[in-house]
Amino acid sequence: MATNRPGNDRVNLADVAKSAGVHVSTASRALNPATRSVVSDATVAKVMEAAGRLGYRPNPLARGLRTDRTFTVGIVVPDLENPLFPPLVRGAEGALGAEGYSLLVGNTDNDREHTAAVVSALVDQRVDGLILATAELGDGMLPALRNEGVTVVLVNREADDPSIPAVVGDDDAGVGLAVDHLVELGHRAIGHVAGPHRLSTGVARAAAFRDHMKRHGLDGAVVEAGWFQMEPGLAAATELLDRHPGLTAIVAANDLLALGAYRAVIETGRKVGAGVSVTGYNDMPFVDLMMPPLTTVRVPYREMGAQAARTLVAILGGAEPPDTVRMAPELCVRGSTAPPP
Amino acid sequence: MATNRPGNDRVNLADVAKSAGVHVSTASRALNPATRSVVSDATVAKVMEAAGRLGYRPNPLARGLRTDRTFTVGIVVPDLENPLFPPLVRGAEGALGAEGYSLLVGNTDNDREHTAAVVSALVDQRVDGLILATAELGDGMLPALRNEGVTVVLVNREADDPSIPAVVGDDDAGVGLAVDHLVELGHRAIGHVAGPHRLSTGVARAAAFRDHMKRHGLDGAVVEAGWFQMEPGLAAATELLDRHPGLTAIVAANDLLALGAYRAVIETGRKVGAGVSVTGYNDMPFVDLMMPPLTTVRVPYREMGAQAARTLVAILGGAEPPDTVRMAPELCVRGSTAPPP
DNA sequence: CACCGCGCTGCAATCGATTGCAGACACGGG
DNA sequence: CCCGTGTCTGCAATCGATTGCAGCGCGGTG
Repeated sequence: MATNRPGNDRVNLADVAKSAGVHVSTASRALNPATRSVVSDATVAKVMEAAGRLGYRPNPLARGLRTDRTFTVGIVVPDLENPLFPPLVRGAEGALGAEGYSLLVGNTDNDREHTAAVVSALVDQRVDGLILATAELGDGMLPALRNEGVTVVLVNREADDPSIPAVVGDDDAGVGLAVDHLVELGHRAIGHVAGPHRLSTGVARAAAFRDHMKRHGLDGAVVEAGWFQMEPGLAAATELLDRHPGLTAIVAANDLLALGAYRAVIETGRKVGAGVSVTGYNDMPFVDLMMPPLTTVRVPYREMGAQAARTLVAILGGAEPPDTVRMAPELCVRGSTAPPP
Repeated sequence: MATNRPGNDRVNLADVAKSAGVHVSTASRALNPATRSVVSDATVAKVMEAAGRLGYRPNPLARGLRTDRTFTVGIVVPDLENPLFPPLVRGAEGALGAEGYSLLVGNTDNDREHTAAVVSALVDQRVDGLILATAELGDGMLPALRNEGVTVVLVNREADDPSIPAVVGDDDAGVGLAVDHLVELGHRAIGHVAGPHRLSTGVARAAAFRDHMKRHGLDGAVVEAGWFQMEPGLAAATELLDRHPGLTAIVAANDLLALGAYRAVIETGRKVGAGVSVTGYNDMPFVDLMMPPLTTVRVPYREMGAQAARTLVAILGGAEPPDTVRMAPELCVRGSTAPPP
């Protein structure tokens, strides 16, 4: 009645070696592409055949113990339920899987203490590297990680220390796309519902808005929303429309703010699109199902995740850490923008 | 110019033992709660002090190599970008972290071959267990996993083999909540936009709809949508309203189908809520921002993920696999339902 | 013919923690 | 005074793969 452990019958390198009639070290070298060249072709063939026949799978624990590599990387996100992050994780998972790596995920709930706990759990698991998408990492966690010899790549965020590689969306270009689109449609009186100045994206997009308006010789009004949510967006857009009744278009720093702007426009008795044009940012799921469907800037989050993963793997492979990579966004033109009335 | 490896200075058990003046085996026993009792209190104190002082973190690779446990579990989902799954993953991650486990994620793109590859990558990584949320696992993958000695828990899905534990939402109860709510509001002519009969949720919710209608002594019309998307929902709801012009309410098998029903209702010149009531299923993000906000059944995906994780850990700890766990859904009443005109 | 070199394979140490077994020591009873 | 018993600690094997080093045999060269 002893518990049966089917796992015991796993074949190990010794089984393969015995079956091929060689020593385990020879088998190891034959199976490892990097050392294969020192083994004779005939022996390689024998070993490969035996490995295939027995269904040999190397034990990553034993390998890792010896080589100090786990072929595992961790990704840390603030909140998986925020639709921003799943594409990031998915992109990273896909790219890593293709390189033979597995992905551990950690969710921090935007809590500093929790973040530290999650990161150290990952480090304790001996991940080869870390992809960090958390907005704030207090207490110089980055230098500490560097001291521990952990390779880090940031995504959707940059560090004060520019030597840490990062993959981010190009906010300046994205806002430029929105502004250009509106100007092309004939809009001149354009306002901006900005994100909170506490967050770097809030600041960056507001600055980009002013710059691009100036480039067109225009002057744009800006009102800051307290948070990247619909209600603050409604409030900010209402204020914007109160102060500048002649506005014909609103560039929102975020899709949720744009939906807030929808409400504000409707409450002033005008229509979104035909009356006041509105653009968002991020192309969240379902914004194409709104009425009208939202014109917005799509940030290639999935590609950013994949790019961050590839960068990390390259560095682990000995490549030089690259500078910050800025991924080009794309404008999704839908029903919420139209020529001014 | 040799590369500096700060990782080399990691303290290991030998360092702790030396610093505490005991043998490594004694240190090991002192640090392991399960074996601690065989070591004298004084020695335990010495070892713990040394471990704390040196910042000792056990090497999970060495431990795992010896004990054949990695304290790692894998979760396999079809598509992380489907808003259903992030809460599942997040719930699992949270519950596992609390138990000292880490979570590896795999994304299958609903592709059978890819699924097999992802699962075997996870098994090769020697995960202690697997949480599977993939709808279809062809080719008796489940029995194969069992043979390999991998512990599996299903989530959001049941197996033909009832001995495999599963955590699912209670579709029957959920549809019951929607029907009861509508009947209570005074509706009698209620139709159902069903999901595809290929998928178990499609079948289950349609059956539940008929049962609950019958319980109220009513007879409900059902039209099947070809896929859980908005367009098929629009088509099915249009057909439903054509065939039964007297309908005052629609129960959709899914939020996207409900949004399709919105369009169908509007196209017949009526209003959602005041004219025809509509309910959804899942409470996806942003359906509360629709116009009108969607009344829908919330499935506790996060709790389901957490429950699956806890179940898995319990089984790994030697507990008996439980029967299928059905989690109770909850009705979110919003603007899309109202008394019939 | 002897020696050298080279290509290939085997030996054994190693990574770091766990654990069965046995030794050391103290204490109490016969 | 000796021995049994029980408590604690140390020894060494072990998990499975990697890798520096040594050895073997063969062929070529002086």
